[in-house]
Amino acid sequence: MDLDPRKKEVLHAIVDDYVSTFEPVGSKSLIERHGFDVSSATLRNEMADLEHMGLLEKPHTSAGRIPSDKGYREYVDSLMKVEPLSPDEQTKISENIKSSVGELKDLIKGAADTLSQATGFVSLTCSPRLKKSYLTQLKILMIEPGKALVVVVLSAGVVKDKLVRIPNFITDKQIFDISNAIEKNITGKPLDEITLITVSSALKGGTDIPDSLLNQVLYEAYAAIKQADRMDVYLEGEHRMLSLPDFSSMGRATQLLGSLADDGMVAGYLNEMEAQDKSNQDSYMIRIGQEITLEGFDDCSFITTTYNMADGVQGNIGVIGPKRMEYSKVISQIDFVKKNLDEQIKIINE
Amino acid sequence: MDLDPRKKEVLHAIVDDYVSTFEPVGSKSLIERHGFDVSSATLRNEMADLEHMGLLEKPHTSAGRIPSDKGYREYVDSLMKVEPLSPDEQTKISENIKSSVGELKDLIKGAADTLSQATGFVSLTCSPRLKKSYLTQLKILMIEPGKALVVVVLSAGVVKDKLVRIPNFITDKQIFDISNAIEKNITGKPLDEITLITVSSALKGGTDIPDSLLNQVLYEAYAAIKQADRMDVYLEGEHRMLSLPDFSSMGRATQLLGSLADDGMVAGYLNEMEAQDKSNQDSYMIRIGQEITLEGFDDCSFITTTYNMADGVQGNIGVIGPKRMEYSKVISQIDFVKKNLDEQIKIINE
DNA sequence: TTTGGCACTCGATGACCGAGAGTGCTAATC
DNA sequence: GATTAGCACTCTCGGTCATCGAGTGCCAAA
Repeated sequence: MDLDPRKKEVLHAIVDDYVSTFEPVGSKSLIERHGFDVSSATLRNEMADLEHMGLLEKPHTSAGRIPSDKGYREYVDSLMKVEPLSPDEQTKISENIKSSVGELKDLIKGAADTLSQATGFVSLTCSPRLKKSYLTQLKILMIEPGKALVVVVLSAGVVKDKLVRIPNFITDKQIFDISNAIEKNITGKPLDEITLITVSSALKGGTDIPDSLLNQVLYEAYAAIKQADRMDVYLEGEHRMLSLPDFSSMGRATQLLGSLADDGMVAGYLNEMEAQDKSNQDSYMIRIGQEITLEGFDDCSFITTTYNMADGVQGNIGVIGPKRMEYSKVISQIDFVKKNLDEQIKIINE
Repeated sequence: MDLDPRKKEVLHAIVDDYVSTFEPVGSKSLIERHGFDVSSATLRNEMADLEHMGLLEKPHTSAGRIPSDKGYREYVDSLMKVEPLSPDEQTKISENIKSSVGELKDLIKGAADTLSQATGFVSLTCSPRLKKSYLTQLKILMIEPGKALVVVVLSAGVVKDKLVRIPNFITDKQIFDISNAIEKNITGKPLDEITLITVSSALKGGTDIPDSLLNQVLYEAYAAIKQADRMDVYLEGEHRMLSLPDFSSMGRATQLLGSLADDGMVAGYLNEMEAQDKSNQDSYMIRIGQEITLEGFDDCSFITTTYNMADGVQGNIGVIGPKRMEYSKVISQIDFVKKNLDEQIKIINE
């Protein structure tokens, strides 16, 4: 959208004001707070223009203007400037993330906590997409007769396991053999290329176990491998939304938290989004207000980016906040958290 | 507390009415709704008595009465009758729980979901307390140089694992030996009797690895064992509380969800409670309003019971709801869910 | 011990009013 | 042609006020 410079200034000022005060901004207060060199009447005209273009809205006749979704979009796309965080905030975030010790899962959870705390919004994380990573090890460990643990090790340094049932009388040795055979056959294969047939073909006639039993074990192993690929979405800090003036009416608050509670829905949406802007690898995905096609998020924005593990495997991290947010600040917060997370992941994986 | 029969009836009626209408109940409506054979004036006297005894409260001079915490307590302890669920609800719950397939964790989560849905409140589950269970297997699996997976198998049929770092140049064979030695030495020991010394003593001089390296491995193994004992609290359905009239004021809602968000706090409280009424094994723990010493739960009640795994290992399941709840109904809901959960756990463990 | 009656209390509801902030439009000005 | 001053108009918000109704406590009679 092509706006003349003054219109840009006006829109910028209105978004800034509205974001910080949560009150519709009128022509007069605009002059007061920003050093506009024209009269209020002129601004009124400009504002009327911006409204016609669909960038501003009026809650009612005699109130000031607020940005429309389209207005925010314009702001985000071409008006705002992202500035680095204050050193204070930087050290706070860094230390917070460093202090979350443990495995990858804990690290991601720690980053999510930190992000939610820093922004005051809901933070959102997706477990890494492992489709493209390949299998480096597969072990089946006998736990007790009839029960085994399948351990799947992936290229990205991720280890997953699943407790499975196996026929009662299969022995330790047999399991060991099966596990070796499978491993030998599918090591190095990307996860999404492994099918039940791939797994089964590993064993053709190589053992003395009846086919029907063998198939059961193979199926369980296959299921364990496939499960490693499951996408987990984790939301943190839902309660923080209640303190925002944007959701101070019970109705909105209830609806929002209800929608957030269904994290499967959010997960599905993210998946969809990812498919949509594939180009945007490694950059930001921003969805504002009605752009989000899920029910109940009209007053929200999603901002997500990716974090990186070894071998190009990526997950998502971001926030769900009110669309009336300081986009530039939130983006730099996410960015900083993401960088710290990337670093820590590298350290964990040596 | 010894009440004459009519006072009991009156208190019973008031609790019932207040729970279902959420409005202070007055003498007149009490006669209308319940077939009391006396005049409103008489009831007023009775109510005044009950108030003096601390069982009822007045929100303000010219309103009806509401039960005090003590009133609810009396109701729960000696007035209410727990009735079985309707067959409809029973099948609904049963099916819901049966449909949550997978490992123990998924099963518990499924039960929690079901319970929250059935009651409309927050459900609460605690992972089993494994202190008293003993170790049946310990395997250390080499993942790659410098990284190993410690798998701990406990008597209750629980399998836990932890990814640990080990010195880079320790070999497959060495790890195997170490793991065997530890396993041999501490199998059968209750979890809470295993100390770092127990673990270390297993290896005294039995290998060719320098002590300093060995100690690192042993420490990691020890940490993995100890981690198996971690108590996880899982809350589900927080958003449902927003729909209750009890928390329809933004302030209360915010406070409640804020408190609930700190699940560590809830976990600590439950632990404390468990220590307190040890006698009550297998029965109900009920805490009403101010009896709960945590901040932010003045208008809530906790009701929990235990679910059972093999070998006497138990976990907790229950709800956090408004203290203005249908106790008898909720208790039978919890009870039914618990029974179903117990059953499914048995099936999973064969 | 129970009851009818009565004065009193207090929150909820709705009408009303004025203040304040903002707008759109028009006509004059640069 | 863009800008500005001025003005009539609109709409929300907050406060006041009166009224209503449900409920209480207490007293005197049954």
